Amino acid sequence: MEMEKVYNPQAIEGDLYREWEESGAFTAHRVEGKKPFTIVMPPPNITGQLHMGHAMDCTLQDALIRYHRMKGDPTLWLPGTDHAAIATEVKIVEAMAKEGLTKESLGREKFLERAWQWKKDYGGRIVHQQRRMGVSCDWSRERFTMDEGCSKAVRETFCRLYEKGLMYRGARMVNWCPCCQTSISDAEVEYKEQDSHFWHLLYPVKETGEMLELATTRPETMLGDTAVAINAEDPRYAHLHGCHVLLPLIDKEIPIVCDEHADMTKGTGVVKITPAHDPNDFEVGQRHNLPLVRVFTDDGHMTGAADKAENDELFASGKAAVGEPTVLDCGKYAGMTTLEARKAIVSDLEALGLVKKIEPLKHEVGTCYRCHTTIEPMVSKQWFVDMKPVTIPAIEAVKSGKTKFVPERFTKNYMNWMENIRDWCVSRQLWWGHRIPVWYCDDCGEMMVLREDPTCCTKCGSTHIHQDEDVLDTWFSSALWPFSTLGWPDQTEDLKYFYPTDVLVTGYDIITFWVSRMITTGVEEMGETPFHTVLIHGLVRDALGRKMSKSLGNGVDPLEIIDQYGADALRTSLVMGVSPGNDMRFSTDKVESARNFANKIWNASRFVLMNLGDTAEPMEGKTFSAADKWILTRLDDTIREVTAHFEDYDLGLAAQKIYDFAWNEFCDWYIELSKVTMNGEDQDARRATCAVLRHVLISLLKLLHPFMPFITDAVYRYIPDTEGTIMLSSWPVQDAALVFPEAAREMEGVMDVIRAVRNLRAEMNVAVGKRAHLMVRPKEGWTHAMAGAEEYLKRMAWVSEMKLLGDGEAAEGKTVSAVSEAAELFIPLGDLVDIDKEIARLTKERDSVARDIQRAEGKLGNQGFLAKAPAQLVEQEKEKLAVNRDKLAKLDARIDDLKNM
RNA sequence: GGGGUCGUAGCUCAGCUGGUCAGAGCGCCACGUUGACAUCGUGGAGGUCGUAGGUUCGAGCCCUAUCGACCCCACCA
Repeated sequence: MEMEKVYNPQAIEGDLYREWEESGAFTAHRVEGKKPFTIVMPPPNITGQLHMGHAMDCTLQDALIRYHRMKGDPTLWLPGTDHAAIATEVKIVEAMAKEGLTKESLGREKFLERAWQWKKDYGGRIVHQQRRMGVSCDWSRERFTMDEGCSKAVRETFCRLYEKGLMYRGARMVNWCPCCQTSISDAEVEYKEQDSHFWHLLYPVKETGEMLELATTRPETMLGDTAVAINAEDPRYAHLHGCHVLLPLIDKEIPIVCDEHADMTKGTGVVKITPAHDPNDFEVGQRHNLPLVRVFTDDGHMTGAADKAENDELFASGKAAVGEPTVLDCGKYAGMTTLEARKAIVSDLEALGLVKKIEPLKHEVGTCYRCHTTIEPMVSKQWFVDMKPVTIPAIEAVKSGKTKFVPERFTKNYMNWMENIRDWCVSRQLWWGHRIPVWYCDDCGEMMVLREDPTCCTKCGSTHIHQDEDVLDTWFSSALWPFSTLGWPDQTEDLKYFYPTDVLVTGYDIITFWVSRMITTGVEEMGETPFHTVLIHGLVRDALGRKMSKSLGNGVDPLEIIDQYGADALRTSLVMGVSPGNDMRFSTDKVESARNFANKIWNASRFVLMNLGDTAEPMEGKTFSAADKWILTRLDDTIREVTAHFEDYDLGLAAQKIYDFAWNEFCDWYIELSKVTMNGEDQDARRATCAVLRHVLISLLKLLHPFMPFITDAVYRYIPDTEGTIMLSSWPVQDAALVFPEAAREMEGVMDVIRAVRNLRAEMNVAVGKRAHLMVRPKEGWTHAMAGAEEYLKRMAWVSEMKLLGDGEAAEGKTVSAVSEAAELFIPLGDLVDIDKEIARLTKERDSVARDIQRAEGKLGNQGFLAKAPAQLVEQEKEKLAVNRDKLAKLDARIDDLKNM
């Protein structure tokens, strides 16, 4: 089959991927006695579609996976998707709203049916998109965080934590989203600066009648105040210890308490305490045994009589325990939103003259990371994980180096989070997620935490039982991902063989959410950290450096890019030259240049294949040309460098090296040089070069395959005597028999001469097509190399005829000249040469060489340098000096000659 | 308040444990239809590596300070 002149990715990608997948090439196999290489894919949310972040994420993973597969490791890349509890539920509710439906109107069961349908639709879509990227993961092992196995793992973990006393239920302060109507974890709160005010309020002291001034940013919470705090050391208020204030508007008597939370240096030193609606106040409340009074409903309105009645009933029935908040009937404010209540309360207080002043203030307000609604801190009954005990071994795992972050600096992020860990609120008031495996007996009040669904109360046998309404935080199941996906809690063969996995690839933005929790649960449940390396990458930003987001509308759809430029080009543009952990800007310019690179590879391959015909010339028994030896040596260097970069996870540099080798050395130099032999008469030499062209091309394609899987495999199949797919071929290794340092050095010298001639011609404005005579006077030791360079010079530097001059032999006629490392060059240009101009040009070069000499002499004249610098470096410097001195002498002589003409 | 990142050619960025590191891509200028490739080739211009000190024989690369852009965590009655 003939190769097209221009590489067309659309023509091959789809078929190639299908073939890979159907052939089972992605499937992992356990090979006893061989150490596997395993990556568990961070599961994308089923909410949306693939974005550039995913594209980068899976490109990095796929590159690592393909590299290891070619190295011969039993390789597993396990894919999957995440149910993304709150994110998905929000989407589904939005979609339902368009049909005029609500969760409540639908009911839990019907809602979940919809959710599963959603999963089917969108989960499938994202997986299709990943395939377009060329990911070589083992689809036969694909998992979902809510599939049977993962759910079992979740339940097991919950029960174990409970049994160890690390999972508890308690009334605690949570971040409440009135819009999503659920609690969210601290990590899910986004702080945003907002314009607001400081309201300075006056509370009358009952005993003394004086007015206590205090400031608040949330006056609407005042009805829930159950104390006012002052600092015990504060002399201003020493006389108020043990006194009370009358809470304005409702004339409720509340105590003045002394607490360290009241900071004498801030404001008036007086703080109102609303234990039910502020985290700090909650703490104060605990210390002073203050009642908790709720004034907000779950959906962000002021509580009223009905709410109070409902709450009272709970207490009466004994279902609400001591320590839970009571509810206030806010009277005229009942039913208002918190913002409406703020206005109303402030204006009523103003009417009473109880607002001393209002000052403007910018402050950070917590918002929900999903819907961006302002978070209301609220006391509510939730399930928490006691994190401190499980965190200690997880910190140790990183400290001891069992898990390393790449780049290392992200270790600090991890440590900072872990060392200041707080209890993790894991219950969510949602329907989509893993239901909390806890049942309550309606008759005896027994609480049951169970691995299997019960039919009756385990204590009293009553069948009047109900399950906890809440589900678990989505990160709870994510935390188990590295082993739940391998079959845990069952001791499966996969689990035994592939756990612990090797590398986790993810963005720095979820180190706290996810990475820390995987390490924690991995160490806790499996006794072993889930991966030895965490490879952190940055965010993909838009061309202007902004985060890609829906609201900005600056997101780029990876699929559109693939349609236009091909998956290989997209992948390459996302990794090449990108340094680990740093954000990158995405631009179509980059994709375009990657696309051009693909085309370059395609055409270089075409050239090779046109010359090979149908024969696969072997490397054995050949006599290689100087150029052959040079490219083989350079290939060896490149294999070493690229492999080293893969081992260091520095994929950006690995890709860059391959690019440079392919384009600058293989295409620009070797292919051009090879034309000399390919068009020559010497059949042996021709066969040798054919062998080298084929060998280097194959090696290059292999090195490139992890980044550009499609084009490399497509081309590989055209090459005579290759079998199967390149993805299952072997990674190139260095071969001492194919390294020729001396020959390579000579070739570099010749290349330098070629550059010098091109340079001369360009400066003299000699048209490329116009051939020129060349006289070459080799320097000492270069005669042999230069004598063999004639054909190269003819082809590469448009020389018509080359004449070798002996040592000291003068060039005839008017010439322009140059001095390179290997030789002096003269090109006769007849009367075209302006002698003064030529002198000026040479003088400029001479001065530059003189500067180099000066620098080298300075260095070598420095005792410190001679004494402390490595000997090799000193030697190198001396050589360089000698070469330059020679060059300077030649230039001076030449300038003299010209002046005498 | 604690921690971190970035500031290198017009633009986007690479530069490994300090010693050919002053680089690449894009852009720009000049020339070019040499049968792999114009998604190309050849040549060229452009930077005292934010600023000021310091360590060192030697510093984009280490230290200190400073300016500028940004991120994370904690907190702000």
